[in-house]
Amino acid sequence: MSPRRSYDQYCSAARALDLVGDRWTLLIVRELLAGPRRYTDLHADLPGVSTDVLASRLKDMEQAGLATRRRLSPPGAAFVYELTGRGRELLPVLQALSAWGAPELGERRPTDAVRAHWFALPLLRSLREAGAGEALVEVRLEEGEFHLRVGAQQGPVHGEGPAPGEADARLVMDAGTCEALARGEVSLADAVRAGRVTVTGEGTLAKALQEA
Amino acid sequence: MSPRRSYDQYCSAARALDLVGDRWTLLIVRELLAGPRRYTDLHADLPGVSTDVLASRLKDMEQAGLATRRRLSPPGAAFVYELTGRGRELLPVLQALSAWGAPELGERRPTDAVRAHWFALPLLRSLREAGAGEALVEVRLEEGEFHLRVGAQQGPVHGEGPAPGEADARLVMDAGTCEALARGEVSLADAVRAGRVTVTGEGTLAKALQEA
DNA sequence: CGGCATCCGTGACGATACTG
DNA sequence: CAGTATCGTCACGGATGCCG
Repeated sequence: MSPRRSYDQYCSAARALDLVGDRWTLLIVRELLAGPRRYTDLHADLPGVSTDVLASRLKDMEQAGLATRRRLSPPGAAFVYELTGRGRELLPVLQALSAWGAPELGERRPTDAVRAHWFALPLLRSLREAGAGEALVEVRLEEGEFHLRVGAQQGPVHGEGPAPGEADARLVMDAGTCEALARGEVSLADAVRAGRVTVTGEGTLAKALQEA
Repeated sequence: MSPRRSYDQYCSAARALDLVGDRWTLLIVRELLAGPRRYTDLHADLPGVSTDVLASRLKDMEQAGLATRRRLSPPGAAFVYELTGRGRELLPVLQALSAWGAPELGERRPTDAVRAHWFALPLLRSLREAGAGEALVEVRLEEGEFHLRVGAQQGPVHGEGPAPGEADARLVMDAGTCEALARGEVSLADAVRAGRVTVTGEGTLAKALQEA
């Protein structure tokens, strides 16, 4: 438990970086945007992080009030880590980073790891630009299925598997299309028009996307 | 020249952090938002950074296309570092970090360094929330004077000294008021109403702020 | 004097092994 | 499963030196 290193600058950006500027911290937040996660799952979806660094960051984030550690009720009484409200407020930071980093994605490198839910932030942006307000959207990729809560003010931003309940829209696309959306090369409307994204559902969002 | 360490994840946020996630990098960007700066000036306004790390980061940023190194025309033919367009696009990232970090500011700690222009990002936010569109604003603090280009699409976001040309508004306030604005405790409109900020100028922005 | 490069001590990081 | 322990390596911060 080191006396955490600080920039010691009376500047709000520097203060933010004091808390989330360490290596891996913002990527752990990215993972926790999917809701409560176990240590092992975090470790699996953060390839490259060492076990001690992950444990250390989680403790730091707990102390900083960004995350909490909670024991699930039995059976399966494992510990899960969950974002606090303050932690969830980092969503705009991750959105800004994700938007800025989109042009850097390029082609997938052989050394790159991929997870389906890493496309959640880019797709949130695509959906927002397509005019989606508050909506529950189901996404089906080859790598897996997940759902997005566009415009949700609290709770998980996305989650694994199909939507819990009636989705406002359901998107099916191939890997290349999803990557092109993530890189910002095409808009969601364009991809739908080109038949690269299949939209189903009865909600207003689904209708709007289909008629784009 | 190390083969820069990467997260090796096909995720736009991770790619962004590959480029700007290293210690000091985003604070260097914050400094360069003030326009071209010399190495020595950067070093003076980034207390705590070691000389080799600053030089190394500047090289990395040059290689990444975030900044350029340019020789000023004589006399005073020094080198200056300047953000590229791509580098300036990091403004939303810094704005998001600054907004998130505002509640963490608290009271000034004895170990905290301060520079007048570190209040530029918080004040930009205050001005945006007060309804300012594109405007040139002059700010006078006890620690120094600087000017802001609210809503500017290119060029420096702020600069030292009085505004070059006719300012749309001029704000004078004391240190405590500026810090309260930065912490997000009060809105600019409230501060003006309370007489803690003096607004002068003839432009529509000045009128709007005075009548708030 | 501005603009770094070099050296050095300390701490953070990454990989692996191990434990309750 | 959920971490802790150990260890080699590298990055960081501070000081100093060099060179135009």
